[in-house]
Amino acid sequence: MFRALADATRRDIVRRTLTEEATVSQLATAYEMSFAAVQKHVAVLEGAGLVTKHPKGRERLVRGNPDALRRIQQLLDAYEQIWRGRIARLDALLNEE
Amino acid sequence: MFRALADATRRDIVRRTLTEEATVSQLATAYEMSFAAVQKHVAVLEGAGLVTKHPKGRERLVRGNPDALRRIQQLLDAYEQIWRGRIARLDALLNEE
DNA sequence: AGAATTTACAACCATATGGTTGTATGTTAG
DNA sequence: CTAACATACAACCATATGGTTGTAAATTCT
Repeated sequence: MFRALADATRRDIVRRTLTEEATVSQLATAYEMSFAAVQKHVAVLEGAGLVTKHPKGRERLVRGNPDALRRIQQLLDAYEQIWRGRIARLDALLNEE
Repeated sequence: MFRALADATRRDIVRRTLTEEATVSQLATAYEMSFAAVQKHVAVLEGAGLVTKHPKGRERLVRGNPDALRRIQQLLDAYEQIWRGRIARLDALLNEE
């Protein structure tokens, strides 16, 4: 997921499709690159679970997935806890002295 | 920062140095790769602000930076808010009908 | 002073990534 | 039915990325 979010275009696609779903071609018009390039970005995001695609006739509605974002949040939260643990241990050490 | 966190070794270095600071060579012994490779990873993390280096004699103490993690948290939080906005708008639409 | 240690950095290599164009396939519109 | 459209995907290209080895500089140890 970090790898998928490492690209600015992809982050923007996530942001945009969180607000409201969009077809691949709608997304494609929004960026200064070919349709195929945007389509590949969407594929990467889908692979990482950051967006889902929902067929509707000949088009695919792309929808941002807030759950995936929350999973990253949780990972980062875990890191934060690790850090708090370090502080706690330093405190304990100081109190011993 | 996402790009820096996109590599598993680098995520592990962040995790490890959040717990307690370590020299570059201490880190290097922890991974199945050359010293130079680890040193480059640390440089990338430092460039992204995810760790800081503190000279101590001939060695450099590497320390994970919790503030950087919090900044990502905030970004993801903003995305979450965007999504909540969408839900709110959908609700408003339903209530109109 | 000289040897060993720790870091930095350059040069190089293989593969991944982000882009392109072209072609095929499924779906809607006339 | 045929034309147009939306998507998918392959092939290709330039650059980025993650790794290597080798060398140099700063610091510590004897």
